[in-house]
Amino acid sequence: MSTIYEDHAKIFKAFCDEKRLQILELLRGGEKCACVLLEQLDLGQSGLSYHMKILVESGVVESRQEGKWTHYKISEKGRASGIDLLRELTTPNTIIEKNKCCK
Amino acid sequence: MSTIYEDHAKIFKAFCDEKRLQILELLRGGEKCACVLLEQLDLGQSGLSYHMKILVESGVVESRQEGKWTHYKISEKGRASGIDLLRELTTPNTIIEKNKCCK
DNA sequence: ATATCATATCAAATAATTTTGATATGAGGT
DNA sequence: ACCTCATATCAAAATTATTTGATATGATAT
Repeated sequence: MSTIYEDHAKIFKAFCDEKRLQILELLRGGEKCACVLLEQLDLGQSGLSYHMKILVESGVVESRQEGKWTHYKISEKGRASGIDLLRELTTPNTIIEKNKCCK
Repeated sequence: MSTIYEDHAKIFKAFCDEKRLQILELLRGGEKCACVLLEQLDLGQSGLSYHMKILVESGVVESRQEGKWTHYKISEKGRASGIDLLRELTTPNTIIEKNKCCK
């Protein structure tokens, strides 16, 4: 079982790591094959695979298999729902509680 | 020295932890004193202080001192710039590179 | 000045994440 | 079938984050 908080945290983990931000920056330039990412990043093959899994599971990136190669790109849906979620998580509620606390 | 990636990662760290997401949810209900957060969360005093520091440093939360008490609330500016940054980090570039790679 | 309360900081313990190298899987090609 | 290449998975090591309890700081009140 996982809480809603864990699920939300998972999405933002995509943006919490230097390497993953570098990968996203590369993907802003369009769909890229893993081989291209590998040669542009200071990462080994298994390291790239590790980060790509996190990115794909967050929904922000989607992958497409083509023969032995895997191509990655930013997901329009994932990106939009990430932005929406961030907005939601920080939007003040309409009902503001007055706390008469401390002193 | 810190890279731009580290700076960006720092902002999204605010949303990467269950406890911090719980805190943000409470703050959506309006400004709260640390004492109120403490009694609503399963966290000790130093633990709360640790997480509040991360939240404040991300810019998403701002704090206000009132005598011995500290009050926290979601920062309108921080929230807006977080959303903008997330949008920016996932927006496809206008110039899309064609990669003639693999095969 | 001293006492008390709220919060911050520190250091040690614990837990989670990331890196690395080795091996496994799965798709093509011969 | 076998061989090769791309990627995934595993396990161990290294690094980073979080929790916890003790102590420090800083504000108010007496």
